[in-house]
Amino acid sequence: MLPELKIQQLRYVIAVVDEGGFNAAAKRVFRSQPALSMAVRELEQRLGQNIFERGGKGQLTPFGKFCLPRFRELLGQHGRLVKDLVNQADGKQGHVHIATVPSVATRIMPPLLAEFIDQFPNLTISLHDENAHYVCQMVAHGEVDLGITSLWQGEDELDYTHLFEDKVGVVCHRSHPLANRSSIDWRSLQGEKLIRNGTSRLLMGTEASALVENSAFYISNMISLIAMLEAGAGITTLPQLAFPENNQNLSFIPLQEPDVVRRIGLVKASNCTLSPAAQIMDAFLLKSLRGGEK
Amino acid sequence: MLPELKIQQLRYVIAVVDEGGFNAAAKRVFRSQPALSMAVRELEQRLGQNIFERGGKGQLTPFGKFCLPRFRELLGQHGRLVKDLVNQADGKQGHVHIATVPSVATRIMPPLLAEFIDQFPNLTISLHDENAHYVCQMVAHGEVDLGITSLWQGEDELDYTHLFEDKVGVVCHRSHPLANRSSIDWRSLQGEKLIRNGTSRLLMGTEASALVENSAFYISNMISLIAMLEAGAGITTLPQLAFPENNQNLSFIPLQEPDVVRRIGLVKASNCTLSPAAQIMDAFLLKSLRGGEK
DNA sequence: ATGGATTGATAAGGTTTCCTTATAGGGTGT
DNA sequence: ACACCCTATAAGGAAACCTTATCAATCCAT
Repeated sequence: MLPELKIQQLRYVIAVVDEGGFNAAAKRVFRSQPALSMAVRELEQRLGQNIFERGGKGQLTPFGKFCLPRFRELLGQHGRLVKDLVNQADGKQGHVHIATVPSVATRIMPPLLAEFIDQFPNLTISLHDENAHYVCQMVAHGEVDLGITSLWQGEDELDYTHLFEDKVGVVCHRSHPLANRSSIDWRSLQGEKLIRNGTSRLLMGTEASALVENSAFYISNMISLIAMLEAGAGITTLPQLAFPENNQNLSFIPLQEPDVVRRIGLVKASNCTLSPAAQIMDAFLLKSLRGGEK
Repeated sequence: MLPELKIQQLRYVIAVVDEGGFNAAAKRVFRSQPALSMAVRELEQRLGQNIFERGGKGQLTPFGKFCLPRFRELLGQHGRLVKDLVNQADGKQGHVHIATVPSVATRIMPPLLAEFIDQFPNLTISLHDENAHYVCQMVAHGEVDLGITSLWQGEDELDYTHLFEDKVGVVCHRSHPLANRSSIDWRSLQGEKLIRNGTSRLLMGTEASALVENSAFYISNMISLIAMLEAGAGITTLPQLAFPENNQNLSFIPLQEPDVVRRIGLVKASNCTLSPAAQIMDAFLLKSLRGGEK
């Protein structure tokens, strides 16, 4: 019922006005002159009023004068929109939401993101740190584009790409009898006062699971956990990355038996396309973290 | 180089989102489902990013979510523009500029325009009154759409449609010896003190031209002219329409010999299309004034 | 699980739209 | 009047667009 203005018709009209005639305009838009004549005429018929005076060299009718600024405006809006979309599509602009477990967020991401924003200065980033379970949830629910974490369990709607492994070890006060061992066996820990934390589930299903099951303490907050250890109130297990490497009072001793690792990978929602900016981040993270088992 | 968003493609995308799938959307836009699939795919290829998840029922990708509100916005702007243009083209909205000589402006236009704005309440009007020469100029220069006036001279770029004739007569004080005559001959005026005015040129080229040529006074302002006549300072000639009909002190006596008339007509710029609103006014004025020799 | 129904993708063919070349018509200026 | 420049028109062809028919995947219910 209502006519449709085609972008190209508007462009033709503008060209005729700007160039002062159909012939000149035709050259500018790389079309033949009759193409413009017919396109414009078709537009005029649709609107029910002539835009150009018949026989004049691109002279506008009053109605044409009314139309022109509005055509220009719509063309401008169209052009800006196209530019925006293309920028977004090409990853020249955009925003990436990332979620990681805290250890990755503090130990791995800072230099990496610094390099990223250097390479892609027009992309902006949000970094959330949450525990592994919640990171997976955020990815699954679309709250973030990418997660770097270990899998919570075989989450079906997630797409996991392995990046590196993070060896689990025992953390204790440097004055603890075990502190100077270069490696350790789970059996040596029997009788120790083990404080569980969010990563303790990694030991479940291994020979050492009994240790965890018999532990009475659970502390989720890393700061509190460190404080407890520094106070000599017990020992815990942590992936190496989660161990605060500059801490003077605590020691990290790799677990030899069982050899437990936390598998850290890049997680995306499966069956779900990443935003263009996230695609770029995805590629960047894979390139940066795949080989370099930091 | 830059892709072009076609209005229809955007409509398809919106329909798919709103209806939650390609099939339902196809029904809504009265197209086959493959038509939408292909159109959307073509748009996606142009932008270089998918808008819909492959295999999902109209699920948007992150990029699609970015696009959607912008598509809606452009579509809205397009729709509003079309509505505006069509309203303007159909004369459902618009503005008409009219110029007339003062006599027409005061005696003819008021009831006419009242009727017009009653019939076309969404059209607005500007009414200028100027002397016949300037009215013609304004029309010729496009400052107004229509003029109602006598022609100044055979103006070439003007298109004249005759409306009615306005008989010229002598105006004098009611106490003047000529005042009670029912008609008058130019010879009776010899020796009278004739005050010329803007309309006196109508007598040029007639037998009475000598009268005008020998007149020493010229007053352009109608109010001043009337005051002079009321003071009995002389007589003048005026078209009947310019004679203030309710004036108690002055008399109007038609000139019999020569029988001079002022031809009043509707004037437009030739080779120039009227604005839609002006076209309506044009038709209205012709219908109202053509037969009725008011 | 298996069969039917539904949804989107793909292929082939037809229609419409759009564009091009060639040509006619209408002004303008010499 | 003639040449020139501009736009309008006509006819044929290319491209875009849409349709029907069919296929692959998914979902639902039995």
